[in-house]
Amino acid sequence: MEAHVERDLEQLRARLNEYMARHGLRSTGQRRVVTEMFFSSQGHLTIEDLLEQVRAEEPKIGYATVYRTLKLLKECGLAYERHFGDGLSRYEVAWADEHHDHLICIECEKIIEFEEDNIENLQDQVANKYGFKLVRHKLELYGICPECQAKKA
Amino acid sequence: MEAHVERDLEQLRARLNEYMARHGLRSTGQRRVVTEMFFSSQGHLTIEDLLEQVRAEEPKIGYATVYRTLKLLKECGLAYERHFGDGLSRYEVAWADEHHDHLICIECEKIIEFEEDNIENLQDQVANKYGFKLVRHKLELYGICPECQAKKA
DNA sequence: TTAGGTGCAAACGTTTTGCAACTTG
DNA sequence: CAAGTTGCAAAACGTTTGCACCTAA
Repeated sequence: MEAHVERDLEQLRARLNEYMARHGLRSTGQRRVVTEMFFSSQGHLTIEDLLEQVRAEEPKIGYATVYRTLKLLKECGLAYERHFGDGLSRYEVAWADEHHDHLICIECEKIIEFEEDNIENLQDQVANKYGFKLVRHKLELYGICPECQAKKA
Repeated sequence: MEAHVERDLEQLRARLNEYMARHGLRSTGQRRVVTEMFFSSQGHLTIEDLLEQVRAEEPKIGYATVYRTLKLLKECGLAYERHFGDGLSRYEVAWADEHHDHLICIECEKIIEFEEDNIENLQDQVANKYGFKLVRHKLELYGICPECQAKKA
């Protein structure tokens, strides 16, 4: 388990380094702090979340750097940007072989990740039917979680 | 066919009027122009799109009125607000019995609507599995349409 | 008559950008 | 040293709001 997690992290670093080398980009202290913090994060961080964590280590880092670094990570496919309807962008690590969807509680904002291969298969079928070459998808289920249902009853 | 379209339109108007009456809201000239324009629109309009159309008939209408009217339509469930990742909100008429998803070309921005009951069933199953009461969902497939594939080849 | 609606412009919150100073390779 | 990067503050963006005036009921 641990070994698996470690290997993936190394792969993220490798993919980032490769991308930066290929584009003549530089490895600065700030960039390293932001990317490492992000890679070791869990769930769906806002820019605020990440900036807060990053400043604990490197207090002078500004919004712009975090935005610019996440833009870079999006470009090399290592971060997903998500919008769950509250006007904030949230970022999530794009682990190599992972493709999960989201179940979101509209009362308490809890986010659960799930994977459902049958849905993915049907999505492929739909794309095929229209002749589309599928690149990515977004599936979000909004509802009320068990806890919030209990609270209301 | 025509009759069917007509009936639905009447239903939209009726639902809106009922909602407005119930909340003590008034039927103004501007509101009528915006709602009628919207109801007769197709696809996924931005505020800009709608404002442009509306101003052809009533040149003095401002952004605020269009935003406020669409907010009203969202509240009574007659409009869906969608975000396809370009930072713009798009609005779509919520016909009574319709629940389709979207297939989006990332090259030419073409949007195709589809309905797939099997996917919906699986979504219900997933929600059940986690004890969620499902309220709504969002499924978007992003890919390259046949035309754009041909262009590149 | 009065609660609600409008248009304008200013405010808002998030994200992007121009720029001078500073690093990295 | 040249080209990329940073932090700051200002700008930009879509959207919302405060307010004085207007209008439907």
